Amino acid sequence: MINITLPDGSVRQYESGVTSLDIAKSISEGLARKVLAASVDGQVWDATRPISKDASLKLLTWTDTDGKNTFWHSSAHLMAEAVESMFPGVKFWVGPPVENGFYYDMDLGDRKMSEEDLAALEKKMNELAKQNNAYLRKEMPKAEAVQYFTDKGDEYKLDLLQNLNDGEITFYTQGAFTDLCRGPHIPNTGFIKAIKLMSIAGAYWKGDEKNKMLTRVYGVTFPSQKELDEYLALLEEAKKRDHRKLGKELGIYTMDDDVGPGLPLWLPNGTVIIEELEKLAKETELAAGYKRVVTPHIAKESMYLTSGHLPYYADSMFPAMEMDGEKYYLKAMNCPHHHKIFDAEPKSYKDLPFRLAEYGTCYRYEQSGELFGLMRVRCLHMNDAHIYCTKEQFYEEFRAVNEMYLKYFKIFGIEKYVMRLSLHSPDKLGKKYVDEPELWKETEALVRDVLVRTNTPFIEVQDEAAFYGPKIDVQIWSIIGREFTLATNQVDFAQGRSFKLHFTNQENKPEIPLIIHRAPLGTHERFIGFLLEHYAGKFPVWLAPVQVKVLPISDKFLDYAKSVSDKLKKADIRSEVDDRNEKIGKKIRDTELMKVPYMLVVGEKEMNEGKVAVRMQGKGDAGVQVVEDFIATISQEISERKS
RNA sequence: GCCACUUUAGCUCAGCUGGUAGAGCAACUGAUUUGUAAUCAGUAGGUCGUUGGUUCGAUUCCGACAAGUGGCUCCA
Repeated sequence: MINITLPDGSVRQYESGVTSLDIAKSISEGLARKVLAASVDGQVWDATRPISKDASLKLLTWTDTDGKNTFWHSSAHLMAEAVESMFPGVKFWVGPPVENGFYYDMDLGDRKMSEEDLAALEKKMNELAKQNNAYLRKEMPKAEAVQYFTDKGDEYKLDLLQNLNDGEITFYTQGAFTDLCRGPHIPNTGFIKAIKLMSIAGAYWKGDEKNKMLTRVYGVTFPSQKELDEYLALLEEAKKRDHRKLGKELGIYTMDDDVGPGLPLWLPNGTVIIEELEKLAKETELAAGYKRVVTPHIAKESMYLTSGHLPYYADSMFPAMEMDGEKYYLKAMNCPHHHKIFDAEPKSYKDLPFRLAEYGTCYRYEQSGELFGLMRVRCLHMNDAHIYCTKEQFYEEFRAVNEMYLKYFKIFGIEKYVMRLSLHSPDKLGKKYVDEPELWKETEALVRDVLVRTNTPFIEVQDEAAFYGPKIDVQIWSIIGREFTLATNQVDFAQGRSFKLHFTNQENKPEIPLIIHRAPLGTHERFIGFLLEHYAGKFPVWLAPVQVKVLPISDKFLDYAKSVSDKLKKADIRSEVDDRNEKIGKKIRDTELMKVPYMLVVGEKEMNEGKVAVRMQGKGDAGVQVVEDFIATISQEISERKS
């Protein structure tokens, strides 16, 4: 007999060789029907795998992440079985679970899979699932496994085997499909009740663009049709919040083929938001001791050779244009220009920290396949600044920048974010990174120190630093789950030297300043794209392109409506009158759809009493108010930047 | 840049197997003067992304290019 400890601490005795599924059955049949896998002494196992010694056990179901991942992993195998039946001879690479479902990478040889095939594959998968085929585990010695795949001519699985040793090689078979796989798997295919194959994509083998491109099929499965339907409905909802859709509907920005890919045109409504953000940034930066500057959009080749941009990042810059025998480049970053401003006049330690801020326009030649709405563009407006400071001042300056992030996050109600300490990769020194191993170590320690001392939670990621130094990237998620880097706070030990920047220290000696590059609000493009999704287009009043729409009941009250609107405008409130010859219901509907935060309905009563009937977007009628009172309330809301 | 798919009126989308296109909304005109999410009627609007080819004939079939979408790679 062996002792099995359950999560509640209770211990039960079973015969050695008992499976998790048996144990589940001994607890309740209902539970047994839901068990997908089990955590045995912390390791995820097949529910059907015999347990032969004392162990702690947690039964995993759909509601456990590991249970769900097992379910999707098994679904990937089911899909592979269907693919193999339709594309005999197909070779598989790996098929893991992902955040919302699973994929499998495969080499179809000369054949191509089209989206029409997906429907047929789904049908086949449903048939196979109904066969309730068990996922059977089999251990195999390495030599035998190598022989098996050599005979099959499967170079992909042979590649996987290279990193495996005897004792860790297992195969799983369900129905007609056998795969090298460490498992675990759900008990049988019958658990998979609802199947949707989402898309076909290309994916480089091992994620390396020099390798062959495999075919990747993404899918998602559920234990019931209802859950699949809910998931698909959720995706539909998410589409409505897509910044590209909202950006068009709300008149925020547009793209035009003649202007070029990745070059957004900001429409009047979007420009209002830009100006409000810049106002916020200017206020914040002024209070934090920054000085504002303005610099040209281009510079000569020589500056980018100095800065290191050309050797390290030429691929991301637009090609040079020639003028008067000189090469000029569009700037991809503002830093070199700022360095020149630092250098324009001699600096002493008394001038430091020296902080230069600019909402700089940059141009980056992003790969065509990378462009994505406002999130990845070729012309961007960066909330940029550079802080030149001494090593002694570094901690305080870097800390203050991080604090500024948090202040902004509060204003915008950004609660979910991760600070990523992005480090260099030593084997790429001189290629991707400036070749100064000691300085890398030193500055990475400086940045880590700030995070540790300020108790800021962070994760460390290798090989994501800037070419000139380590950085902290702030990863955020829009409400629809899209993840990206918003803010960045970087140390730069390299450009100070390459630009021969210096200040005179207290000993009257020249010293090279450390440089902090920071962009808490990222770029207008990415940030407004994020805000559109974050707020679902319902901007807080201070950011709303139109803050108040005055809606006269009929033409008779148009003059009064205009007088109300004029009063609002005098109080710096963005107000418009709906002067169309439409019924009030129509005016309200259209204004609601444009997500204008306040509507003021005015008719006979309001006109006679000098009042307005307030209606709040999404909330409906909010009662009648004297115009001046309304102005006072909304002005307060705007000045506080309430969200 | 790579793989797959998409591109029809300002917007959202129909258009079966080739015979030069249609709806709703928006726009314009008129009627209506309206009380909290769509008043009615009429008018106008498209070389069917661009460009080659096949064909008596191409929005429809094939190719190239461009832009977009989903991924991969990349992302200072």
